[in-house]
Amino acid sequence: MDDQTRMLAGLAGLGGLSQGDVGDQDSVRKQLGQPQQDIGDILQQIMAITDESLDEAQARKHALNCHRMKPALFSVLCEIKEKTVLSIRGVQDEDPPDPQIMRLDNMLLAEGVSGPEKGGGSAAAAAAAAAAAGGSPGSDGGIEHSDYRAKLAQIRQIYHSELEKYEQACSEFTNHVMNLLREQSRTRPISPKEIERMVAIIHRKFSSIQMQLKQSTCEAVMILRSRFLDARRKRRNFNKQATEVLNEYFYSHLSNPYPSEEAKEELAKKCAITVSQVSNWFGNKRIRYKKNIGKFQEEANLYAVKTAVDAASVSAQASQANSPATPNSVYYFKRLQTLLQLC
DNA sequence: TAGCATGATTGAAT
DNA sequence: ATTCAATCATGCTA
Repeated sequence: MDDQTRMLAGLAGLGGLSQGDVGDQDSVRKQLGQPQQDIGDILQQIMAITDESLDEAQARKHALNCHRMKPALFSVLCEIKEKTVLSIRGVQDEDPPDPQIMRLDNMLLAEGVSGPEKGGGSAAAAAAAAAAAGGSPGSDGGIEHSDYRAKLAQIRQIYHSELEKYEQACSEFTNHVMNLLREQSRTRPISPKEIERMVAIIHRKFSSIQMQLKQSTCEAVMILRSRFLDARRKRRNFNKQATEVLNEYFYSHLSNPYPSEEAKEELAKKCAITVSQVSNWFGNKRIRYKKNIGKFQEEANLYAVKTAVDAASVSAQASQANSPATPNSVYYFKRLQTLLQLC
């Protein structure tokens, strides 16, 4: 202990310590068990260093660096620093992962911007396109879809290159600071723990930059998506056969034109459209029919006749299969067909 | 090109 | 979650 005390006085005089490093005078006093007078002397010597010539200071610094007790002294000083200044600063050492950055990460992952190559993002986009794209699947949506994928890939590329730059800058800066601190640790007490803590602080600062990058990438994806959704508004009329199937169902269930989920699925299959398109169609049809029954009367008659013809056709075929058709049934069937043509 | 037709979207109501 | 009603945006046709 005596050795250390003596060295502290010498060290202070040599300018190897900053006032900050000596820091908490009470702690030092307690640690070293010296009267206040000694501390005063040390501080005076520190203050006096500015009056010394550069050569003198350098010489004394060199002498200090070569002192055999230097490592021991520095370790004591590091301990004091740990117990005082750093323990106050470094309370929130390992903070939990930021929820916002986690949200952004999840979104980027879901959109296929981050994460494994060509992952869920394009698949999700394809699913979205399939769910809401109009008309015949795979025909018109194809161009828009590939366009969307190309744009998403572009965003992905920019994101990754920026992320790489960020990581490079971060590690360069961290290395630089670490080297600096290691360098300084020769002349002032810096513990490895302190360096670690400094690295953590740097990473925290850099992560805010990373968050900005992630945020703007998310925004870009959202804009792209909204444009893509707008593009999907471009509708195509259903083909004639699909409209006929839907109308047939509608007019043959005019008293209750609300197809069940199963019926919707079957209609969707028959018309090669999605179930939600079937729902849309029935929603539109019901409201438009109700608003102007007169206008739809003709159409209603047409489909009523068509349904009758179909039914007659089925029954005629059935009776033909069982027994030879009666002249009457053939006559009515032909008349219905003529009527349908007139409509 | 105007005007109607039609599929999709949106917000409120149930 | 489904439906209604209003509305949008585009397609079709005279």
